[in-house]
Amino acid sequence: MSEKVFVSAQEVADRAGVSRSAVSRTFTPGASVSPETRRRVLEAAETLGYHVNALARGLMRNESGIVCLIVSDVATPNRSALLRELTMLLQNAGKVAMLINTDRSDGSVDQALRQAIRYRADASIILSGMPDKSIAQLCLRSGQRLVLINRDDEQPGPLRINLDDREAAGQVVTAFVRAGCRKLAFANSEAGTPSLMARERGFVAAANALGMAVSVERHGWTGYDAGKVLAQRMLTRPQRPDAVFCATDLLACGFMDAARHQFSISVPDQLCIAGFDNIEQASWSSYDLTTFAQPVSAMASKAIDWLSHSQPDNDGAVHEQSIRLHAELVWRGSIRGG
Amino acid sequence: MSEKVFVSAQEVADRAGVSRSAVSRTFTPGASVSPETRRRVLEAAETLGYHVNALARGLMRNESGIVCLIVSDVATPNRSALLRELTMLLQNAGKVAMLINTDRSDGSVDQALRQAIRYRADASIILSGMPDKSIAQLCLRSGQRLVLINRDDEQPGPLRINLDDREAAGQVVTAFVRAGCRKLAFANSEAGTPSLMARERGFVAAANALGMAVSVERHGWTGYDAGKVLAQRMLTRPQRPDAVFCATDLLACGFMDAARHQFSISVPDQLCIAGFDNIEQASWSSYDLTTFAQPVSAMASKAIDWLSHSQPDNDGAVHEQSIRLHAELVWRGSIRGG
DNA sequence: TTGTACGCGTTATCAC
DNA sequence: GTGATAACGCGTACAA
Repeated sequence: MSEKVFVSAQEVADRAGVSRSAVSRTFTPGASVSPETRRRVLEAAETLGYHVNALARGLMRNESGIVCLIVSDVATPNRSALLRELTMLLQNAGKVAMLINTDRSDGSVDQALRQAIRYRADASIILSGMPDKSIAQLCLRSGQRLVLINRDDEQPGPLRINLDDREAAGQVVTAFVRAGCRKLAFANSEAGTPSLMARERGFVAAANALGMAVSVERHGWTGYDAGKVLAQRMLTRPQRPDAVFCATDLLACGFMDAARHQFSISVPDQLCIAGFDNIEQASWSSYDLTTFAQPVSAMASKAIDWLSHSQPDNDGAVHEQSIRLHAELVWRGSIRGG
Repeated sequence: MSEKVFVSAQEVADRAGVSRSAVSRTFTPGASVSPETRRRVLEAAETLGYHVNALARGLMRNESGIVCLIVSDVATPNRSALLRELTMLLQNAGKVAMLINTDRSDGSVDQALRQAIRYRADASIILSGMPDKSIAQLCLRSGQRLVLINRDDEQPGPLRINLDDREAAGQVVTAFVRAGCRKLAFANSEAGTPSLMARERGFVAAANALGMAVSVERHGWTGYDAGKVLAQRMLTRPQRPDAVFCATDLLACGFMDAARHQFSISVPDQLCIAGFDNIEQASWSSYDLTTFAQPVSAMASKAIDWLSHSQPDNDGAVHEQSIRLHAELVWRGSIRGG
């Protein structure tokens, strides 16, 4: 029975012949310990295999060092890329990421947040689909910082990071028109996310401003398969579009594949396609998709910076802030001209 | 100054007119509380906004409920799919996932594990590239359960989950031969992961057993770009292969794209290709890749089950175990015949 | 069933 | 610079 697994600061202190406080100070950045004491403590800690108990530390400091990442569609190219950046930067900032997956049920965001609160997470970053109105309130009440990415909610308090979706959509109209396209279409999913809807509205508005109509179709979940279905619907119409803006690269890949392999339509000769996200697959030769790059690392660093530096004012609330980042157009071969 | 953010069990007890232990028992599954007390506690907790402090609970129980996911290449299709399954199952099991990204430096796995220990994680699941010999020891010493996925290390103690890579590779040789291919090739990265090397060795061995030589090439990181480069090298040789097994679907996609678009080689007519992983993109019409499915959800559930049910014996060590799962061949259009 | 008292491992405060 | 002591919020043995 080797029950005793973890070494405590007291044991290290005993072995080093110092007090428990000395041990604590040794492992607290910015505390003052004499070099000699420090050396002895570190030596004892090393031989005993001591590791600071972050649970106890968090309990004392009222600061766990945990940041909660609440995310749906984890396996999606865009999400996983964002996840990678966030975890990297969090680690560099000395924080640790707690990942909560909200894929299954839909009240699960609420459940997730509750979990985060139980672990006294210092902050939560939400890159999940559906909004819950009560979220911000729940977070604020728990003194938790909150970052909302790509959700243009009208929530007070947290930091909101969004892209210029509408402007981007406008650019696509211009590009399509330059390419000589006249029958514009927009392919969307039924997710109804703020950013997806912003792209749709921006595209339609810009086209209308030029006196052009847009046929809009929505279907299913925002993925490759939905893109195929959308193509099957939109390309069998009498008035077949000659240019389609897909709300997402995944939709665009599915759309393009269906157009080429099921309808033998040549892209971009007979049909121009644009996407959004600039996922890795968009650059693969089979797609060579013109799209907009989500500034993933900028988004992540804005979020982390805010978490690290923003100070709650004397009301205990943090200054609310909204950041809009630019999605840069990446020109590839799925639109004529360029 | 609304400094007091978190509600403690004591405050709930005061409001409900009971003792603090009654509150504790109410939130401890399997404790005995009278229905009336329970009701009053829950009501007080609700109105006050009480949430159990998991940090303090973990401190007491010597069981944090945290499971550490140590992973590299988070944004890779296969990894993110595994990540999705693991987080889902962990949450269902009442645990919470702590995500540690080991992409950057290389001693970072060690660093990550240390972080896990500081938070007193109950277990770590490693799906990261490079092995560190000292890992298992460090974990065991901390009484931490350890699961190694797709790393055929000779480490004692932990649970090891692997696939039948060699056998799968053998199947590919058979399929290639049936398709009439005679000049076999294997495309690999330089990662040198146990599973990648197992596929390579298995393929070469099976081919040799049939009296056929295999040209093997390795290059760069296990991704799409490396696949392209490999194609450029292998398809410009005088003895151009008529069948190539790529160690990974990403490599296969890159290889196929280069073959088609740069060399105008028709797949599968002039060149048969097989991959491994069955990432989502393998099923996309542009690739339609014959490959092996990683039984992602089976792998995840084996891991989680073991974490939940395996009991440390009276030495404090858990029974070590090695699980081999079957990678099922998914027939698609990149190999002739079928 | 309920309440009291103690301990978990740490840090902050305060004398020295 | 150092050491004693009091918290932090919770689980639980024990007595009632």
